[in-house]
Amino acid sequence: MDAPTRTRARRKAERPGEILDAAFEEFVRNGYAATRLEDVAKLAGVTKGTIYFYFETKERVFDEMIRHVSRPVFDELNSFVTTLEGPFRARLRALIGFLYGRVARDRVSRETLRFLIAEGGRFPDLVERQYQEFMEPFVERLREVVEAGIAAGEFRATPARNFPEVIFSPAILLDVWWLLFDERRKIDIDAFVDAHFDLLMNGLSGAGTPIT
Amino acid sequence: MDAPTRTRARRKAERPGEILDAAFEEFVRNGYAATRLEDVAKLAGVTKGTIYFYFETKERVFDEMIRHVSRPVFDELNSFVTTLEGPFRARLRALIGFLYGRVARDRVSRETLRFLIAEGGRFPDLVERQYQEFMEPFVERLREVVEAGIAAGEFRATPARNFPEVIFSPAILLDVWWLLFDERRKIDIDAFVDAHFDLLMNGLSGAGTPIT
Amino acid sequence: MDAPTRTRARRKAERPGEILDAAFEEFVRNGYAATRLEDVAKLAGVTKGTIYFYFETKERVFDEMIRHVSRPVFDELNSFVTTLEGPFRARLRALIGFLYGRVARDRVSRETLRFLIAEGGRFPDLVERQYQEFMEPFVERLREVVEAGIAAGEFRATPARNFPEVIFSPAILLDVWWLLFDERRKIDIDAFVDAHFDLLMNGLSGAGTPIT
Amino acid sequence: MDAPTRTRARRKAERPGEILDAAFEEFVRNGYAATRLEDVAKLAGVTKGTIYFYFETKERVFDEMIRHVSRPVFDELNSFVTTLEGPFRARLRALIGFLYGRVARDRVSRETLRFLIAEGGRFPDLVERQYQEFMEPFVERLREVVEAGIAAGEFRATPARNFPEVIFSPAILLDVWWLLFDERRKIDIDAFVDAHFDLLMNGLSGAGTPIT
DNA sequence: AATGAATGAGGATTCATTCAT
DNA sequence: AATGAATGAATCCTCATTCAT
Repeated sequence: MDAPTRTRARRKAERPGEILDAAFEEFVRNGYAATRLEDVAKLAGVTKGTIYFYFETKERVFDEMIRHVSRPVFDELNSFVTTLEGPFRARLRALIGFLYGRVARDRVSRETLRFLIAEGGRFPDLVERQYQEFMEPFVERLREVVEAGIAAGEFRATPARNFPEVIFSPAILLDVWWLLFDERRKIDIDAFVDAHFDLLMNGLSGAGTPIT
Repeated sequence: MDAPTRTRARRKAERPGEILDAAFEEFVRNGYAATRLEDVAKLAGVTKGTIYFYFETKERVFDEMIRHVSRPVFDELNSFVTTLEGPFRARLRALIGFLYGRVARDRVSRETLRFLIAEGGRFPDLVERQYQEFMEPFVERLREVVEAGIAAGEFRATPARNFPEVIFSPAILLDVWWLLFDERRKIDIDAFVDAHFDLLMNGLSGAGTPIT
Repeated sequence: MDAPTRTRARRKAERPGEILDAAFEEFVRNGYAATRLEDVAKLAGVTKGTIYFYFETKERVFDEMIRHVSRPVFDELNSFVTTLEGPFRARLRALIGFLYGRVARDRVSRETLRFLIAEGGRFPDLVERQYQEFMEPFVERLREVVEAGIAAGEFRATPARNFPEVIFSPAILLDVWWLLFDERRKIDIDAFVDAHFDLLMNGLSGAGTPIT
Repeated sequence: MDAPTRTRARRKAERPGEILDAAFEEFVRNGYAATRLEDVAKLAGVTKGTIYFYFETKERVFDEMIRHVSRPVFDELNSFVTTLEGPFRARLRALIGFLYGRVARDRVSRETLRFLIAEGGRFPDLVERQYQEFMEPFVERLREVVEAGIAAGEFRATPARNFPEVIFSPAILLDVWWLLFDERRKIDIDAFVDAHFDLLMNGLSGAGTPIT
């Protein structure tokens, strides 16, 4: 497992990934424009030339880095979705809980959102790709659960059925807070999540006359 | 009113503001690092040197630009807050409506959020300042309305009273969506807002037993 | 004598001198190229524009500054020379003592030498002028005293009569040391001067057979 | 031996030295502040970027340039010192003759002194280093010879034994003259040196009553 | 006389990219 | 595959100089 025991061939096969991992760290630290490929190389334990052997330009490094670090997230989402079962409110809770899991504990997911917001203008295709591969499936699963819950009489026929984003938005807010304040403004995440669910489940339940 | 008729003194008084307005546009277009002060100068109709006559460094231009474009928002929030009246649900709606107004229609507010997320690491003081001057007062007003509403029996004693952010989070999500997709994924804002309020008001009302 | 009592006219008459005094300080601190006229202005209590009212260019400021601060030195030398009297060795001692007085105690003379060495390439005329107005008269007086001393039998017919510089060179070395080490390598000046005179007077006196 | 036949590695090993040689020429011509690294690069046959590949800043280029051009002088002094022999007056003459050799014929030594005088304020460490590596050893050797000569009865017990600088100061003056007047005021160096030695040897010899 | 806003050429420094080895 | 020397365009910032007031 340590360097010496690795065959040269294995090392080679891992190079691109190591470079992209290093790139993630540097891009997180400085942002796209202020990151120097030389620093990425140093962190990856290679030289600048090696990066250019594997990637055409800095833009490509960034683009592939996002792809690289997002892959586990995709996989996790996909395998998670198949586990949904039980009452719809439980499924809803599980789905949103999954999102909090990413948001609250996964640095990669958080920083990816920052990248998309910060550099989206320069990489519109990347934003589109991320949306289609991650957010859209998630939103669709959520929509299905809500619709099924309404059909089953568990949920009210709320207009939020057309905007599932409304349902999980507190998790996104928590993410944004994190991106803004880092460690500086701590939030009690568990209590926050509880408050979210309390409000949500009450909002979705009951005869709830639409109130204006 | 055109350049030649303006006195030198009048022009001088306006220069910094003109430069900061131009800076806003260029920083929006390219981000902090990729913006060239020379382009800012060109857009402002002055030369590089003039910018450095008024501002010490590029960082200062950025910092003061944020201050400059945020001032109207501060003022608007302050004067808006004094107009709150009526039933608490109406006040709540007005408060959140104000936020949607910024988010949905005000490019400056949106892009300021992008700046804070993208460059917050480089300008932590700026993030802190923006929070204290804009978000914190807003959150406090919201908290007051919720508490008063609960005291008056209009709202449930929801745990969300401790996390007013949960209450307005859909507006932030809408903002993030905008930052990510710009014009590419249109959302029917009015319907979105209605969905938000429907869910919220139902969540806050009724005897609503906390449901897990 | 203090500012308020000065008439405006008097103040005006003194402006150029005040500017040149300030210029001396700044040029001493930073050297010619690294000195900013703006700092000179600030130190003189005027604005950049005022400097350009009195002087055409930065080069002229420098040139006139040297002239300005050297004037008292010229005057002193001229009036000093008329006081020479007594035995020739006393006159010689007085002349060289005068030089030590400048070198050891007069910051202006020291720094002027630095300017001439450092910027002589850019201001050859200035070097020439300083030589002709200060060093040449001094050397000539020295030569006269030596020649008269030889004629009177007080001194040997040393070949140094043709190179009076040899005679006072320790004073120049002291100056150079000062320019190099400032306060960092203190020399006991009085003892140094005594050593100089001891060696010099012995070298000039006696039947002293030229020894190789 | 010409560029094309040199291997890349060989060229690389020589690059820093070539750059520093070019830097010497440009710094001599313009002084520190007025020298553009781009001109240094051009003279060295490389581009700006190459200089920054080898040296961090302009200051470092200057500092290392001084080190670089001084090395041969150090070496020469060191090997020269070991050759001293014969009567002490001969040794003294040889030592001072060595100094004249540098001063009168070696442009590098002359211009280094100019650099130290002109830029010493900006590079105090450099002045200190040069003093310790070159002037101090020289002065020490001189002091030893003088003391030994006094002990042997060859020299008078002159107070100049405590200030060896007095003994070689005419060489420094010659150097300063050169820095000031370049080719414009020729001095017959051989005659100057003879005058120096005549005065010096007479000053050191004989029963020489201290004369005031 | 004096101000100080404005200019713009100039120079230090950075860094993505190339390519000979 | 990998290196790292070399390039040069790009950009921040400075400051002598000008000139309207």
